[in-house]
Amino acid sequence: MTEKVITRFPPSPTGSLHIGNIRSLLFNYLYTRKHGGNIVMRFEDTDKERSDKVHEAVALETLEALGLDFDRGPFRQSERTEKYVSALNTLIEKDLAFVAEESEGEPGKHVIRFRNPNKTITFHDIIRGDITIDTTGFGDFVIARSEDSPVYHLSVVVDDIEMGVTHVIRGEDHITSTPRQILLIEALGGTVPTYAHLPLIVGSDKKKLGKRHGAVTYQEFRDLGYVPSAIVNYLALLGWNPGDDREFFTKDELIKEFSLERVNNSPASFSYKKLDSINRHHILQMPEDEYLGEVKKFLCANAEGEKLCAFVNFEDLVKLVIRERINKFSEVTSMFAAGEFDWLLHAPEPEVDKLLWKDTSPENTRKHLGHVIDSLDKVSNWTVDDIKEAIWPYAERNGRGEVLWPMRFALTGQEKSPDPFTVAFLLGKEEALTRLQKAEQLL
RNA sequence: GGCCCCAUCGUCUAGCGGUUAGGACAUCGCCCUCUCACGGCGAAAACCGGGGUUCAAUUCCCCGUGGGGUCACCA
Repeated sequence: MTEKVITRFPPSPTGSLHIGNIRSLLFNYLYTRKHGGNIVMRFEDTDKERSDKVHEAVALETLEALGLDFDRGPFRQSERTEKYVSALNTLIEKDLAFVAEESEGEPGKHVIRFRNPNKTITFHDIIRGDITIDTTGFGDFVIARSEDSPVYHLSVVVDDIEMGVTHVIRGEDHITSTPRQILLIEALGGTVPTYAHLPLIVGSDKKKLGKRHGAVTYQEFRDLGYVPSAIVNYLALLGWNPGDDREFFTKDELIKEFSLERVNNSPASFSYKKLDSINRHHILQMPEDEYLGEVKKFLCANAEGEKLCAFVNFEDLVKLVIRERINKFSEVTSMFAAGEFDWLLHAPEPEVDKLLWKDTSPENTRKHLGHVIDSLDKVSNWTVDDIKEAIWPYAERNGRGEVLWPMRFALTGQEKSPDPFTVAFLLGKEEALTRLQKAEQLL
């Protein structure tokens, strides 16, 4: 009960840290922080061929960005070989392992095999209860490619024992290999940790989440405009829930609420739609300047975008027309590409018949536009509120659609846009009046 | 195929013997509204099948079916 919780972050730098790994790390993190324990960061790079330092850097960047800090490490298994060798020698001395003559491919090479006692192992899993597996089928499995090249199962076990790991929280794809590791722990005289095997995250096709399903690494999600807090929030909900209807959590709230007992045990499929909705919530919570900075990053990326960003009322544009409309920041790029901001940069060439609201006559429309022009001309304080105040009573009297539609269409030339008051405000008084007069003359 | 894990709306899930089976995302409808978006309201939508146990099963047990995982000198 008073035992200090020690867990680990054990990515293998043989590929990108993907969302499934990140979720496992997150659950380790939440559990450990909740119980005031320590997290050991450890790169499992015993496969020299496939390990790459690039992946280590990406993994560290991901943890940093998501705020998943650890307490010890990062260690590298490739730098701890002597510990595994010593364990290996101990096992061989005790005749719990042996040098086997055969080795695939190269004749004359040896491998080290574990002398499997061929017994049935039962271990308790916090999430699934007792799991019993007969290890006979594993045979005398290989624990080292050679005297100085241990294989995953050995190095993990040696490290977990030495680092005092108390809780192993990982994906359920490791269930089957758990008995193998327990066998080794017993042979080495270590204490078997507590296990918790998390349900896998699958794609919409129920298969293990991978590239073909879309974004899978933190960096990909970041580039799409998802924020770290939303990713953490959403990932926590994949397999865990607080037991009530709450869905929005900060990292600290998650630490407070989290428990492995409430992790469910069936695979969860990743929903980009749901992530969008969570992300929307989180970006709405962002401080304004931070929000502006993010939009700028996405919107001002190219020459045309830069022009828009140089627009006098950039901040107002974001606050008034963008903030409520996006789920993720990359959407401002698509909005821009779809021409939704064209009216800001280019005066429209409005088609006459589209200026008319329903069956309103050109004469009446011209009259309304004339009135709008006169009213706006008198507005001295050019704010959305004052503009609306100048137009609204007249629109109410004469039919909102008959007045507002031609006004908005004259200003934007688009059937869909923000409301005419906001549009007029963003264009500035002079430009707005110019466009309205131009439309009036068309009628 | 052997072994292991899993099974509630399309999706994420609540439920831990007795509920009108609840919420969220998505979908659809209505309202708001000059359009779009936002917002509000509402609708449709699920217990894989068969046996037990029980006064009573979505819930407990067994079998089947389905899905997934794992069977490396990868982790």
